Amino acid sequence: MSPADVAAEASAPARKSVLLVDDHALFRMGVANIINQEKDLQVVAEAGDGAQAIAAYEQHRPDVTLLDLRMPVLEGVEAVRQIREIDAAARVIVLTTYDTDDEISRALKAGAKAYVLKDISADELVNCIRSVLAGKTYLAPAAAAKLAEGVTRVQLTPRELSTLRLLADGKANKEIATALDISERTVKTHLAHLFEKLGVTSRTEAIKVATRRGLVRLE
Amino acid sequence: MSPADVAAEASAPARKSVLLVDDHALFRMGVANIINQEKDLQVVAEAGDGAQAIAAYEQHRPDVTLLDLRMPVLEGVEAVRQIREIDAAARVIVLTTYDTDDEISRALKAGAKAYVLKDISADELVNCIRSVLAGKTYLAPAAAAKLAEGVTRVQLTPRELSTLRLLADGKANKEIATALDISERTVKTHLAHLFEKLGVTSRTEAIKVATRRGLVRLE
DNA sequence: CCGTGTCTCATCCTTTTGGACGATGCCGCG
DNA sequence: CGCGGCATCGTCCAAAAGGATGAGACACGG
Repeated sequence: MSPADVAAEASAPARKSVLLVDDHALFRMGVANIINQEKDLQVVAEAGDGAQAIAAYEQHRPDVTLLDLRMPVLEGVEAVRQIREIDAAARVIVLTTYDTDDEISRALKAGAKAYVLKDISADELVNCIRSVLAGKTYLAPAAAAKLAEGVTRVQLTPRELSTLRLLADGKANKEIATALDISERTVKTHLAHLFEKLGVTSRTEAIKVATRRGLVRLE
Repeated sequence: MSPADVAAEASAPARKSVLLVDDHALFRMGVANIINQEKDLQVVAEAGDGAQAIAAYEQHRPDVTLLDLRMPVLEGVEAVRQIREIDAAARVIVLTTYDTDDEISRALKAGAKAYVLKDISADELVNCIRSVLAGKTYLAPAAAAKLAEGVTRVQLTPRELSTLRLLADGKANKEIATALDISERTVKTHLAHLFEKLGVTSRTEAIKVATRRGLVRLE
């Protein structure tokens, strides 16, 4: 081994590669900057949506992937799932603004190793990345709390969820019935179960609770 | 004037000062980085909420202020208002994620000179800053469109807005009546006017439209 | 001082919603 | 094969919501 090689080895040990996925270029720059300041980390690729993320993952096989949920083209949770399909050992950190328990649990179920919020400090983010690289998981305190409270939460059936979505879209029972091609009576049944599970007694309340839990997304 | 002064003058002309306000430290870093790369711009202070923004503005009197709406402690539109109270010539750029027409028009009415979304590119952001420094205004295309379509939109009265908020919180007419200390009949009147103005026929639809317009905020 | 807008309340009536019973068929799992 | 969960549909009924129409009080600006 030549002295030059030794020097290179000493001054630039293999950096862990990072893939950065977020639809806001400004935000990516900030995070990339923070990460690249660390001697042992380096951003090797960026992506602006889920589809790009998959492509970038296949090409670069990064040691760790940071990604936002709520992206155009291909949503975050699905992106996590597909990345883990490509590489079951993939380490994905979800870095997002929101912390509805539904999103948290779906992301973790899809195989994310960590869930942190964007209001995290730079130091904490780096800590989180190192933890995940070390094979650990990392949950933002707020996320952990949301998850804990929701452990016992009931699951909605597919039909109930469809009904809920249409409800939140402002549809009347009759319209929901038409949309799902079932009788208005059945819509009422789904709604009754829905109300029961959400712990509410009216549709407006249902919208509120469902939104809070991340089951539906308005706007 | 000494040669050193001349050199200083030549190599470092007065940079325009920028105040950066956003509750996400990671995001601030990204934007600060971009701005500081420009020879004629420099971030002189940062703030993580509206109250800090006011304090920082008073202390530094920046040439331009970039701020997010939706911040803890003191909300963005109100921060803009207070900054313009301190200094009627203040140039404030709203840099945010959302573009409901309500937020846009309120921000501009409060005195913001520009409204841009966070998915803007670094180049465009710098362009925007320079435009505002040159005394122009700058509207994101999406924002301009939203604003245009809303020009003719009707205003809600204070009572109607209160009713709407309670409605979106899942309250029944009777509960709204109690909360506002009026008869249920009057609630219905407010609702009827509300529906008329929003162009809807049911409370769930009203929630949807109002959310889209930024009149209420769920979650 | 008169109109305009806002807030308030009323009655009458129809439609929608939500609750309380019940019931059938299907499918997967132990 | 039986049992539980899911989806489907029924009737009956009470409460809530929404539409039509009208009207009094009050404030504010032209």
